[in-house]
Amino acid sequence: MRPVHLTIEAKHSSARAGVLHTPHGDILTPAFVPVATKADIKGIESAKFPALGVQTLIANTYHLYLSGLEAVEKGGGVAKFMNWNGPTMTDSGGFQVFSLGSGFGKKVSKFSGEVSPEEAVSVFDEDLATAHGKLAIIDDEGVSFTSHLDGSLHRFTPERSVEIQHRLGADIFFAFDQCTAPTDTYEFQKDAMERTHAWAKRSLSAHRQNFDANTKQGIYGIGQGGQFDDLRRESARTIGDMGFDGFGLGGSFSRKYGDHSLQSALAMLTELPEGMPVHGLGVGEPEDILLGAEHGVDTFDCVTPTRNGRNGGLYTKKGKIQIPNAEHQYDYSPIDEGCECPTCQNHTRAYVHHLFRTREILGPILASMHNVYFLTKLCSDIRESILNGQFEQFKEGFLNKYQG
RNA sequence: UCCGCGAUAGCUCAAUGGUAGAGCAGCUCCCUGUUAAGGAGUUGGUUCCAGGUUCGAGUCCUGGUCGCGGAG
Repeated sequence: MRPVHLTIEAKHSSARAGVLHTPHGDILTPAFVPVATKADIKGIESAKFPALGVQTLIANTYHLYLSGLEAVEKGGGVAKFMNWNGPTMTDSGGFQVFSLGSGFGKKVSKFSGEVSPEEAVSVFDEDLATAHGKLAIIDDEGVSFTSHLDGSLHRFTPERSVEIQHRLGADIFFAFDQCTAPTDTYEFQKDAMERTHAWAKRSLSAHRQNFDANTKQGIYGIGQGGQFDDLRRESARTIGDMGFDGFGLGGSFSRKYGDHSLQSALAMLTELPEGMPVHGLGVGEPEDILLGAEHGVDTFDCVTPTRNGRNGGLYTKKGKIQIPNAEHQYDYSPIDEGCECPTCQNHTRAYVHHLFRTREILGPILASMHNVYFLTKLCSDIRESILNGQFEQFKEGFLNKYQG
């Protein structure tokens, strides 16, 4: 039996409730996976996780490689280092290498070492560019990139990413992929997808060759294809047949690119082997989690609860609110009526509003805790509804209030 | 009491005699595999008061008021 595998408990059309077994414990699915980029869910220490419904988290290879890798490794891996005794995941760094690069052309070098900075590729989102002079150059072997911290030059290959993820020691980790933007052309998406497939094969091979790691960690392959359904399906079939322990929906699902990219990614699920665990990378708005779960996504990671929380955006069953806004100054009710998170159990909107106005660090912390709980609760509610055969009713009821 | 300096948006301050602006605050919005306690937009004015000079005054003149220094 592989160290990571899924037991499906109930299905409701394509939606499913299950148990994702890992060496550090079971994850009840669907589950929300908070992002812990640098080995912390920003603002929230591990002792708080149980009260927030956190079952697992996902740390990042790119960030920890650039700072802290040795300390994490000597500290016993991401989980032990954080003093967290549950399951963990790491992302491959593929997304970061591309999203943080700033070579913003659309050309890809076919040959290692033969590309000038002018021809350099970046592939992601110009909004994320900074004037720091960063660079990501793709070739078929891997990616050369500069650190966003000090500008130093680094190189990731699939084998290198896997090696680092072995050292980080998470229960579940991801193959190194080439992430694209939903706005990229068909030709570009196809090229990136094929490269991602080749890198997936190498990532998987590098993992299976490490006997020790192979018994302790599961590896997920990532499918790409952008907004093109035929590429998505081809990618799912290809990755799904390689023998990975799970499958990740790759891409970027921000609404600013329209709503087709997630739909298109979800079209991949019908092509996968029955029972293969599926993770939605960067899928985190409530509507998108519901949509993903409906199509059979088991786990979701996203920065939304912590990033929004830090910046004053809080989820409620009646939609998102901006807690710093004046309307909450004298509102002594909880953030979300009926919420059982530590923030709502102990504090008022007026108090959290005050903390944001005075720029106290406790404000973002309380807000992040509430948001994380909101999404883990959403997932556990989805799970219950699937087990009870009531998914459709739950979804409709939730959206009616949330979008009302 | 005298001398000097000052008074412009909620705050701190700009503006050759020629359409009164900025930063912060305020208000609102944004964030989807975190370079993010981040980013964007935007509302605010009898320019202390009363006169005068001027085609035209925040700006020059006169007189007040208030504040801050100094002298006594």
